[in-house]
Amino acid sequence: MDSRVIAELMLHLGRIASGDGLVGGLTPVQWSGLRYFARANRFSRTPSAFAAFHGTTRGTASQTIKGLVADGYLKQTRSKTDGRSVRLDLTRKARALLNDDPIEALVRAVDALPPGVRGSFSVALQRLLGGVALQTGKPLFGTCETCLHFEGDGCCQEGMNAYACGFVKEALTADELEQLCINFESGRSAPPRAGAAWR
Amino acid sequence: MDSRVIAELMLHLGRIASGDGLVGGLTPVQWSGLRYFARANRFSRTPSAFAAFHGTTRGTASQTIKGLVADGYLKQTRSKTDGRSVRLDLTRKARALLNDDPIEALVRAVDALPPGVRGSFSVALQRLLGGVALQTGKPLFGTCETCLHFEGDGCCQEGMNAYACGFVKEALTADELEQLCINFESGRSAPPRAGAAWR
DNA sequence: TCAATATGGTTTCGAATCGCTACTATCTAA
DNA sequence: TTAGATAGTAGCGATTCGAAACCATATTGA
Repeated sequence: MDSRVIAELMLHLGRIASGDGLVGGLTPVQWSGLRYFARANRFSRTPSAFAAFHGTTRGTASQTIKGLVADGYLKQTRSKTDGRSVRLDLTRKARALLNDDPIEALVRAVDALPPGVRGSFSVALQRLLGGVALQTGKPLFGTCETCLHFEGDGCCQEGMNAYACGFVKEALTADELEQLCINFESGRSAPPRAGAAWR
Repeated sequence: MDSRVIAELMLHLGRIASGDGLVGGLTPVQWSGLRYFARANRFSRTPSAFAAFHGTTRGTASQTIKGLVADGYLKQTRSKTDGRSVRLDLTRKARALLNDDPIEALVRAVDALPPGVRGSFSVALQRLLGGVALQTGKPLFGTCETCLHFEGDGCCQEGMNAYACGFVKEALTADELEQLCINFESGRSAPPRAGAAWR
């Protein structure tokens, strides 16, 4: 099958699956934002990071966020270390709403793929994302798993945390290791689990 | 990898790859229309079929088409058999423009996949599209290859064409067999080449 | 220390999109 | 021949988005 046909098919599938119009009171862009803030780590839950991730401008991202805050899905807190920065956290209401994500049809379809197929499919997707991000010069988001800045991994010394980020110089909890980060720097080669680089 | 993460990754990749804003003077929606009319067969190059394919209303589709016609990318001709119907054909200018499709980055990324991976990837994509179309009740577009209405396939009898469609009851040329059709009816089982059902 | 510059975030404005509804023209079936 | 279905278009209002301007805070360097 022609690569162009495959590419068109991907875009088409994305459009169909993202659900037109508002579902549960949220627009497709707002859903996208909610998914991002659910998956991003605390260093990346900012308007700027969302704009970079989403491939849009800070102004547009700010509008999207404003709507989500007004509807009670995100809570803003100013950073203590940087007076300009704002962190966004999902409210309980938002977490409940995420169960009715309009993406559900696609999730079920993915779930119906044979396990082996699903594995190689996700690896291929990540390679595509990396390739596209590289060509378009857009930032690639990723998780600690394959990040150059990741430190720790077993070195449980006295008075030290098991995991830490060498970029922001802070300790990390275990569940943060699989959240998306804007400071991701691709470095490690083939990871044990299916790759973790996302753009 | 979680099915939900995979689904989100697909949507994200689609958004990033489709290129924000206008490229070459066309908006993303117009590009999508141009691609559709380049791939659809003569029975499906109508505003209604495009609306069905694109998951939008006829009104919106009509507006998109109006813009493309005004810019000289599509040519309208009224049907001789149905006075209401209009067929849209790409102009030479449009075919030239399609070489600068903003989807190019994704096409190159797909092209860089190992051949074996690309094959199973496209098969998985088509399964996903079929699954999503089924769940959302949207029409599934496809090609003659796996269509119930397809007739011919070697029966070159006297005075008969090699290929024909039993639904519109017309002869088909060889290159039409791989164009998208709105009258697609999934019937045949696993095809020789990687499946041909597209939504 | 203070000015220049960079950065995070918001606001505003204009263009474009999209769904909805209404409308015309044509076809089809009773 | 009339009623209803279908193909396509037009207009309205809400939303989205990008671009630019703007404010507040950090950082850098003279």
